Amino acid sequence: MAKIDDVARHAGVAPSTVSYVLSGKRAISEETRQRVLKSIRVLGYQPHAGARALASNRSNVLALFIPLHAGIHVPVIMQFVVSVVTTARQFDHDVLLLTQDEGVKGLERVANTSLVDGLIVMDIELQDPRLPVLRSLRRPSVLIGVPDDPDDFHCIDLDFTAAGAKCLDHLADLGHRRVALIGSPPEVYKRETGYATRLSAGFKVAASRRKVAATVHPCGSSNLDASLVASEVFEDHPDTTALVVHNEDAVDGLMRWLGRNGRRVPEDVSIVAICPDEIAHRVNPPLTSVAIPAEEIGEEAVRTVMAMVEGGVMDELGGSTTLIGPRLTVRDSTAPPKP
Amino acid sequence: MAKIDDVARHAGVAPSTVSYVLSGKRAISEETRQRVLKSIRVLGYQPHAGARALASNRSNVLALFIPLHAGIHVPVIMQFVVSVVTTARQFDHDVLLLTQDEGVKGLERVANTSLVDGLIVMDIELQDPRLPVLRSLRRPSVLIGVPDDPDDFHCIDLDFTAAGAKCLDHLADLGHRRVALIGSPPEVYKRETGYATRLSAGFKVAASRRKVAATVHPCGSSNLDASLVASEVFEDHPDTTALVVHNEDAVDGLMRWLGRNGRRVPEDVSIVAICPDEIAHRVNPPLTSVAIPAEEIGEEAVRTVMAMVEGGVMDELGGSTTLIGPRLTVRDSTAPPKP
DNA sequence: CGACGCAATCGAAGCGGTTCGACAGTGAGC
DNA sequence: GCTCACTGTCGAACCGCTTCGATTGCGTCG
Repeated sequence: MAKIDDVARHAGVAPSTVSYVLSGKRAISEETRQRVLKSIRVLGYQPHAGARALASNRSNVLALFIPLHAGIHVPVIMQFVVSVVTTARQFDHDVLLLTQDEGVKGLERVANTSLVDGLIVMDIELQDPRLPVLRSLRRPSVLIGVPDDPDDFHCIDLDFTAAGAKCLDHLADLGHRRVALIGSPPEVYKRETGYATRLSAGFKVAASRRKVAATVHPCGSSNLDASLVASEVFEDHPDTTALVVHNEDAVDGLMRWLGRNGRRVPEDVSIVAICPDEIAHRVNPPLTSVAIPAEEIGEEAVRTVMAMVEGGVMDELGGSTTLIGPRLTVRDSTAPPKP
Repeated sequence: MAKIDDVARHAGVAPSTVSYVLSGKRAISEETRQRVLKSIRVLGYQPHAGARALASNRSNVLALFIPLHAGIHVPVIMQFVVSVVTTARQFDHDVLLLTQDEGVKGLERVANTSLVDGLIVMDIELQDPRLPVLRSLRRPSVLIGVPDDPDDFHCIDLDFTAAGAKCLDHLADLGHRRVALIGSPPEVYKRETGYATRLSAGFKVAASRRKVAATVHPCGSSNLDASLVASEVFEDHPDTTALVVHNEDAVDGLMRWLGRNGRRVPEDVSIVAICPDEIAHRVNPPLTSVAIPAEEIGEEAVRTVMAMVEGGVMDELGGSTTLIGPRLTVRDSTAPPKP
């Protein structure tokens, strides 16, 4: 493997000049620049990551902490991951993957060994045990999700409160008077994951504002769970005319239960889902839905953490919470209730 | 952040001694060892990853190249990823994620900059363009999947040929005389992904051995695709009494189509699936299936690549192909055909 | 015409570990 | 009592790159 000295010799310059050509941190005459670049090409030079990290105190690696809790929808997670990796590359960074079972220790390890320049943490709980650790790390970090007390953190997420409200408002506008929220699995609420809690809060507040009767029902991922919850909903409140579904895995089971029980969508029951567009599309009828802008969130997370990395400003003057406004796409699953 | 010199001073030894305590590469008296370990604990010392990588020529990072092609089943991919990350940690390594759109350049970059000690590459095609690159890298790599010509590579995979045969044999044993394979999406075959091709080959060979009439039908991921393929199968060959399904996304649609068309499982149609156990379990009736041992494969991949990293033997004396024997679990979806 | 400023480049000192050869001390063997 | 083999520890030389201060050559200004 060619080293910087080889390149320097080949181009007839000092090693530092090569370094400056590469980093652009000092002016280099166009002529020399081209000569150096050519030598780099000819020799196939690639700087040694470790050496570079040691000397520059920058590893060009970002850590991404992904959740693998029960009750999360894996494909959505993967959308985040891909978006983060792709965006990170635009900032000349790679992504290191940390999983749940490494826990908090993993955060400390990668940060304290200077393995990474910054961290992105997904699936934030309201009282997340990782937060105090993150705060102590002296490496920039960004949360995907919003804790109870975000004070000095930088958080990014879909505005689930607004999303819950938006779903309800859409249904209220259509004239529905009783709506049920079919939510995430009970585990998710038990963990007090921010998004589930906020969505149902937004939903409930909007309901009382609009004077719509509303109930919330956690729901497991299996078709059986979906059936049970659905029958419970319609038994307890036969006047329910609309559902908000915030559970990708339950969508199918729910639709099937409705079919089996002779309730047509949207004639008898309207449905609004919070789910990726692919899922909303592939069922029949296509669902009116609020998508989770995974790509956008991932991008923004990387941009934010990179800004901090590059700014070098670690003693941030406070945090920031970026909530992405929900976009509701009307499809074929919502209509006014039958009179 | 404490450095090795701080630890050395605190413990009253030379920096090299601290290093040897940590690496265990030279004998250190138990007494000194304890003293050093204590100092490490007290100071919260964590070695600088870059410095370590530079000096030792080892980054303690593995690269994992994941596929994101159309037609792949994301949750299964994630199982691999988790298994790889978890196992890597047992070898004191972290995992860097590379995605498709970085392409071959990504491989070269992480390998040539010494960012990683070894690479694991998923979703191998029969003629995979990444192979020549991998060969030139002078870093150990392991393939998850098997190309046409694995010569000097180390490959790990489920034995899809055997799996195809096993499914057919199970059905033949039950007395079925005509079986259809509902396969992966057409894109997957077009790319000549090893697993899809091998499975159908094993299936066909077994069929002709057992004198069972067999057909193969690529199938898209949507419910509509599943319906179309299913009706085609039973129209073209009304005597079909069993299906082998190698397509996680189509399972549901298929089951529903059968239900809608009055074909009971297993009384009228037997089904064997190649899919994760979770999927086999959550449908009704639970499916007889061959699981994809993602966890096992991921583990083995890491073990293999780590053996090469630690062996330092890069000029391997040839490769190896580890095929994991398929295990068929009989559940409620298979039975003898009606007479 | 000398002082000065600026652009372009160089040289050397780190960055924080690992590793190798050297060396002191100790106990065994003869 | 002397040699020899070991064990445990030390010191110094790297690993390959970045960065900072110094240096050179030039055009400009007073």
